[in-house]
Amino acid sequence: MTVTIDGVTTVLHRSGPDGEGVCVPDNCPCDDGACTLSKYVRTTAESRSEGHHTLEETESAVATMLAGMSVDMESMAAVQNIYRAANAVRKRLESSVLAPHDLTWTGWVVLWVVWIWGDIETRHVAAEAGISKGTLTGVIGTLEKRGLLKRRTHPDDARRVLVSLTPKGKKLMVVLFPKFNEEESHVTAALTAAEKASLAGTLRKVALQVEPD
Amino acid sequence: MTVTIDGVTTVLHRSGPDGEGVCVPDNCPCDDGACTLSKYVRTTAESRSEGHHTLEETESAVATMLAGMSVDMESMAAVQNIYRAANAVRKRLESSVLAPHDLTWTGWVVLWVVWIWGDIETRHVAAEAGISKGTLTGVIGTLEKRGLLKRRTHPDDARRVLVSLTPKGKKLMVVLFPKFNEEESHVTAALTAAEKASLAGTLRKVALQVEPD
DNA sequence: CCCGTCTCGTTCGGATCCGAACGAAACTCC
DNA sequence: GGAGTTTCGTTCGGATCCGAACGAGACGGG
Repeated sequence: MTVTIDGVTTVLHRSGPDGEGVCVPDNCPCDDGACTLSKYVRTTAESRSEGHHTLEETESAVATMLAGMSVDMESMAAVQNIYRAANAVRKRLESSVLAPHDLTWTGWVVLWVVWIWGDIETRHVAAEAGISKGTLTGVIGTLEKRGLLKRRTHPDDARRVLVSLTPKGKKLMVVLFPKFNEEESHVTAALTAAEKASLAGTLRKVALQVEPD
Repeated sequence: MTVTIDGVTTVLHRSGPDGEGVCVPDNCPCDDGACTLSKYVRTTAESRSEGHHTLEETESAVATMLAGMSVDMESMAAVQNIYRAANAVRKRLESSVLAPHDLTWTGWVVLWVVWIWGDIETRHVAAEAGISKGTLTGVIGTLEKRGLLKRRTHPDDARRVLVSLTPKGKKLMVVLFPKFNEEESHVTAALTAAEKASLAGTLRKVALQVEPD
């Protein structure tokens, strides 16, 4: 059975051990005992409604139930935790270190990249910061308006723009970096040095898998 | 020496082994051989301008140089890699799985939360998805307009709003979840099963440190 | 020298993201 | 029953985020 939604066609199949039978989307989660996807969805809802630790119990229960099946629980747990930790860390660093200086996360990242590189082309800043060129134009506009950095046309190529920190911007970075780094220590305080190193190495593997240097 | 920027005051100090002397923000990076912050900034710029692996060399060089000093390189590496990996993974999953269905990352997260919980209050969706109530109002508006979920006033408390998936929304989730999960496998393909488990566990520690359940 | 192609940054429209403020609803106390 | 307080979701203004399209600039070939 195939299903087409928004012009995209997908072949559906019951994610049971024998692979037979057909999932009926409108019935998910359904009462078919052999349908492991429905089992998974139902178990997740049950563990959540009890207000327990969200991801830990969900992952454990579903991992046992779907072992060997088509749902890759280990990868799912890894990805969900990457996203969850990144979200939590960003919010903490934003609220405790950046917001008092009226800075956003991306504003900080852009300032950091420009601080490190000095006179740098905007296309490189966008690539380093991981944002689009269009977004960078807006962020640079905001930081420029704040008097933290300045832009100038490339002497050899009028299409290109170079940015650098103003004296005010440099001063701000010297003040903020130690504070930012101190909060980085706080958010990872629960980890041993070995865990931090292992974490960084493993995440580097993931990042390089997705976007090779 | 203290410096005040935007109403926030910070005490500056040279991050050298003896802790003496004063950093002059406008001169950073400066020529003072004992100033390790300037060393760090300069080394980072140098390694980058050569187009080598960005974070690996930077971290190694600076970790050696600043060992025992005030800059916490291990925590910094951990946090930067969390953010970088999360960014890369999100972009990949968005472009390869979600965009063909005209979904954003947060739209997906909200659909996922509502799919798992069934009839759920919007304040809980916002908390689960890690976004503000104001943002959720907009995202729900978009998904409602797409015909993927519907809202109704809480029968017992007119202040509250409940959301659930429409049949079209449920069908979409059944199609998308396997694809999303398959791509989760792809983005973590470079890791062993043990690394994935260790990664998830370590990140869970970080997330719980920042936002206890 | 001119034309075609490619690159760069900006603009555009739409989506997300936030905190603060607001109106409506619920609750508690007198 | 009314007043005061708290909670909920929405609205607001500003910032970010994207891909696509555009104008300007650079380059190569004829």
